[in-house]
Amino acid sequence: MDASKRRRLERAGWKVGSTSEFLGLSSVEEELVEMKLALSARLRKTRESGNLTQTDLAKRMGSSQSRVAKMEAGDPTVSLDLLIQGLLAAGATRRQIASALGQRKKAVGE
Amino acid sequence: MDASKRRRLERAGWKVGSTSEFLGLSSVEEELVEMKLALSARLRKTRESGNLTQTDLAKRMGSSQSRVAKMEAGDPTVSLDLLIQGLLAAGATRRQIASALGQRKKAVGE
DNA sequence: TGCCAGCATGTCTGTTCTGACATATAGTAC
DNA sequence: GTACTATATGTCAGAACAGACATGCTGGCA
Repeated sequence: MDASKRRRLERAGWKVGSTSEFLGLSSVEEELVEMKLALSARLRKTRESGNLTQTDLAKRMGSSQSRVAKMEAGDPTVSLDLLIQGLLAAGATRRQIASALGQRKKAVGE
Repeated sequence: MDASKRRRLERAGWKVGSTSEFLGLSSVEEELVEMKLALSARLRKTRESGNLTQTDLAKRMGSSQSRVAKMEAGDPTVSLDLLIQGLLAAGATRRQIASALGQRKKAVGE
């Protein structure tokens, strides 16, 4: 019950770490956050391997440097939509995106 | 240039068919729309194979029947975020979602 | 040292998305 | 026919998100 109310509350401020359990996130929320983090990481990689600055990428996608920074930082105000747009604009293929999305989180070193 | 302005204009009303070219969508937009449609289709499948009604699924995810209908209809007012939430709530795994996302569109029969 | 490029963070304002509700349409059962 | 179930479509108020801007923090280099 009140899945939506809980969602509202929790959206306010994640907690990048192990993300869940102690926050009582539902498994759906948990997966969602992990997906976003996975895509964030992938975005930075893709951008850097394309030798783009955050500003370059921002220009390409009609956005701003600060938003790109937030995307890569895993900021909760960034949506999956925007992350995927960013990835596409950075040159990632649909397959690569799908692959990153399916990947479970790796150890800290990654 | 003015990627964002164009985006604004075009978001108004896709056109489910072949989606692009004649509308002048950028390839990013195009991919994005295709992804959404792929996930829409997958959502219906997943829901039905779990013997859930739209209402059931809506309740599960703290949403409403009408929004679930729109999700499955590929309505442009539905975000990727919501589609993925829906899929997770319907019982799809992260891998399955990734797989659907990576899949290029199939022929009409699908 | 100052200057600049690249990235991070906070906040504002306008746009978009969401859930809810009303309502409509099809199908089934009585 | 009515009644009920499942799905579709339109609208709206409020929540979430977007881009923009200011500002801060690095590290490099003249």
